Amino acid sequence: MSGKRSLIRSGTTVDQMVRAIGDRIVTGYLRPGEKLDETSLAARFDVSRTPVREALGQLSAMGLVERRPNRGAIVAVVTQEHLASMFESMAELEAICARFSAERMTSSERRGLEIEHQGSARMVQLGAEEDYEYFNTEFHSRLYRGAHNTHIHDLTVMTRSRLAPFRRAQFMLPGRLAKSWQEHDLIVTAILRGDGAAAGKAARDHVSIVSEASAVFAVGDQPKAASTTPVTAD
Amino acid sequence: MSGKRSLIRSGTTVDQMVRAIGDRIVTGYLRPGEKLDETSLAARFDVSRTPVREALGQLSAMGLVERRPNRGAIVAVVTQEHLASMFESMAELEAICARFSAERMTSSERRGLEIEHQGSARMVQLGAEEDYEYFNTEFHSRLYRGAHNTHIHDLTVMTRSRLAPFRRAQFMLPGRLAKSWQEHDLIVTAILRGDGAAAGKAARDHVSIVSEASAVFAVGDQPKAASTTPVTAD
DNA sequence: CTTGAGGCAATTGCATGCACTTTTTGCCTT
DNA sequence: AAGGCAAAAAGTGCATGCAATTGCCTCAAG
Repeated sequence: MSGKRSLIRSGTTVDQMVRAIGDRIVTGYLRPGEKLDETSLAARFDVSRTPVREALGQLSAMGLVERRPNRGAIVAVVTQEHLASMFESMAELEAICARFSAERMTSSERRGLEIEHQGSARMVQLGAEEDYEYFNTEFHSRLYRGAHNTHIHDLTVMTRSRLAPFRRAQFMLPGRLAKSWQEHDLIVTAILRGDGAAAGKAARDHVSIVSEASAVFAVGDQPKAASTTPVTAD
Repeated sequence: MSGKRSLIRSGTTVDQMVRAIGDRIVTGYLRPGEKLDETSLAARFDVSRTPVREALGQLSAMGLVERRPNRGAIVAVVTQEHLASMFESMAELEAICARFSAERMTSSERRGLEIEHQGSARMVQLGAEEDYEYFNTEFHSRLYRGAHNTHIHDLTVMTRSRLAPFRRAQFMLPGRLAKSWQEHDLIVTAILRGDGAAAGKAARDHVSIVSEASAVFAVGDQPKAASTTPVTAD
């Protein structure tokens, strides 16, 4: 452990801890059920236990960690049932965003969406999963913003974060990339012609398919203990 | 410490603080923009600053309070725009719950919903706002639970909490009670016949109307400074 | 009278310490 | 040998203390 905390960005120490720990959960570096020891985390990030505690509290409020009184915190473990409910919610939230986007996006937003979407076609041809993932994220973010409703935006982003650990490997399924793009295309087309209902349906279907694709991995992922280090240590 | 903190219930001190402060915000006892001084709050509840700080952090993560680094915390102040976005989200969330309820409620849930709904008719006749409010809350909770989706349930309850301060006075509008019941009736009828689309639409319309009714008060409420009287009609 | 710099009081942010709860370990009993 | 109990170890929960930042007030200069 190095002495400085320059690894993490700006803000108060608590915010840094929230981001640091939250990121590790969202990226799957910390696995569901894994114990989050205050002392170890404090030592790991070279801060005292206080900001770590506060961070765990906030992450708990966000649903990313689970806190048992006097018994420590663990990375939130989601049951199959709860996972399904989150995916279903995600589908509905995306449907709302797509519907609103179809009705409300400015013409420059529409243009941006289409350009980026067309740009991502290239990644599909090249089979560049990593790059496509970037476009994919951006695509969905555009939908959330395009809804012009900050609260829906927040709810959606939040839900998406919590699902992130389970969506990780979806694009590794053969042919998933191209299918994803086609699904996006349906959404874009509907939005561009202002058809809210169709956009909503297309978005809902899209997420539902992702859900099924991810569930495969989620099941196999769940009971597995932490083995090798997926992401390199910092 | 002068031993008694019996005003508040069980759980850890932090949880008590979260509930205590959160309640005061949700019930409108603490007004948007009001300063939340750690020391005062700690003294007020006879605890140290630490649990108060943690509570403020969690409430901040929930969106109920706003935290400026090194500049203290205030009760989250919602702009008209954000308020509108929350009401709109609420309408969509309730629509989802109603739709799912229509499709998924067990027969005993359906029976319970109808019985309680019919029971509330009495409150309308008597013009008992307070009592009706209880039935109203219970009615909506049944919808949220009936959706059989814990995540949607959580999102909806959360959004509802954040809107609570602004819904407070809605039933004081003349005739609102009877109209509310009729709107509920539309929802119940649709659910009982399993018509998800109709239930969703009815629920969305219901919230939209509440939104408009509440907006009246919200506008007048917003710029007003904190005074001793919680809800005064001007 | 306005404006700006400097210092002071108040408040936040974090570290540390202590008490209490849970968990583990080792010994004793059956 | 297995089960249970007790004491110790570990870890959480809260309080307090101190450094750092902010905002305010004063006072002087223009």
